[in-house]
Amino acid sequence: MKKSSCEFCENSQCLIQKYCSPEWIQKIDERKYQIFFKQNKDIITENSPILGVFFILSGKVKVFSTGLNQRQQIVRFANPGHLLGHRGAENEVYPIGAKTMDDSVVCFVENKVLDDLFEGNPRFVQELMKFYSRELRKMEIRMKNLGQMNTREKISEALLILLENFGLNEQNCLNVTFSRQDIANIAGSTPEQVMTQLTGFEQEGLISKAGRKINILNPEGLQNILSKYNQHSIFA
Amino acid sequence: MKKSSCEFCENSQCLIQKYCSPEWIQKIDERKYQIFFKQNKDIITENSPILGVFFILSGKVKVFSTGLNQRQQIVRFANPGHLLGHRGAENEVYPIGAKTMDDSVVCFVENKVLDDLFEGNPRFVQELMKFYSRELRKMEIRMKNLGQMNTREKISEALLILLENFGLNEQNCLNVTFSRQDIANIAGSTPEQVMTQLTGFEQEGLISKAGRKINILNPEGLQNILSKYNQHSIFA
DNA sequence: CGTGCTTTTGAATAGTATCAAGGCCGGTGG
DNA sequence: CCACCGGCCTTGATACTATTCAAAAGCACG
Repeated sequence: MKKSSCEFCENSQCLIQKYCSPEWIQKIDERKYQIFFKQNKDIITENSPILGVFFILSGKVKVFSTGLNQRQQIVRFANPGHLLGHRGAENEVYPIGAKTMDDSVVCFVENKVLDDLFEGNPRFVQELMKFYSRELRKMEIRMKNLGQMNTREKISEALLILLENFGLNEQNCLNVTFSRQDIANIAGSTPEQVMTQLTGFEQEGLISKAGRKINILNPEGLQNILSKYNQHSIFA
Repeated sequence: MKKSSCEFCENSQCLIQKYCSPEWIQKIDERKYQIFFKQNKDIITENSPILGVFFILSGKVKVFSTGLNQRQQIVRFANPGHLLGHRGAENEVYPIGAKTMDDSVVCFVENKVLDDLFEGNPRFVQELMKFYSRELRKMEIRMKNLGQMNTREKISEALLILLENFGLNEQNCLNVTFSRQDIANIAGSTPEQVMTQLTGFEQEGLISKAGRKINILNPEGLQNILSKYNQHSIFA
């Protein structure tokens, strides 16, 4: 695939395009790697050395951390305009893994290029800082939720996260098919519990399901399950 | 209390002192607020409007998020050199609360001063970005742990977090006295469970306790409890 | 030397994970 | 096109873990 220029990038949310000066965009064009990943491919492998940062041009990516018995905790989703990894020190490794959930295009910028970028584009650094700071706040809230919520609440939240990140099609069906295991990996629970809770939600008329497809009929109802908590938004 | 200059600040870890130019340090001196908080006072109240960022000069601060039934989740500790809050947009509120655990001195910098700082000190912004990005990684790992660990493991981790943040005195006793409730608030559990697990650890010779005082006898033993997990460090 | 808080312990209860088995579906190869 | 196979979904039974509730004991403070 031919490498496209950041200048004419289809993704108007990319921090490079938005906050780097024209002369720098050209330099990045020369030095970036643009990589195409098919669905379900690893962009970042846990514990591999940090060489730079990945900017997501298109597609959908899940970011996870592997724990006991290879069980994965999905910590967040990264969409176009978001980024993966960070400027790492020597010999540092990625503490998380990242896998595409759709065919995706990702731009990779090496550490040393990043350093130059930082020097020349203060506005870009500011926005990068805000990105991390926003994500940090979301993580802090998610952390409280995982620590305090019961399974029903955590799984309701997982559905809302999917809803927020992937949206619904015309039939109110989630624009993504996740296995029960995946949903459990968001909520911090088990596939069986996901099943039990989904069945419960269905009986309450909050959702309906057909195989793996899940229709969200009443998002407010799901939100109400969480309303006891002092909720701050975990969304963008 | 007389406001001290950043130039001669006793805290050599402060990002302002380390990464702002001399002329800017003077400007900050004029425009910052230096506030003394006694132990157990609120620096940030949850849901109050974001007016700026707090830089911790000295003391110890816990950062928490309040959930169901006023139950608190301690999401992290902030020590000298760390910062609280972030550059917020209009009408944004703090999603977390922060409370001193010791007598503490904190420097407050308003949003509009921060903006000027950002413009004039690219290196400062870079370091701020790295701070948030480091904290984000720690939160992602903590999140997995809270989602996957059982109570025994979570409470062992809580002790290690206290150990890392506050250290031991000569008698191997934690340099901080936390109530069972507080420990439960770190681990995402209940005071009763904390009790049960602490008693267990004591019988295994990992710790000993005298009232609220906890002696860590075998940190490696506590670490071993967590070793089944692909552990990345949640510490600095 | 009370008073009120936290700690400590145990018992009862509820919640959750684990295990096992059958059914459904999609894909593959005959 | 059909039969087979493997994986995931689904459900229920079981065992375990954790929370809740209650009550006594210890401690700090006035």
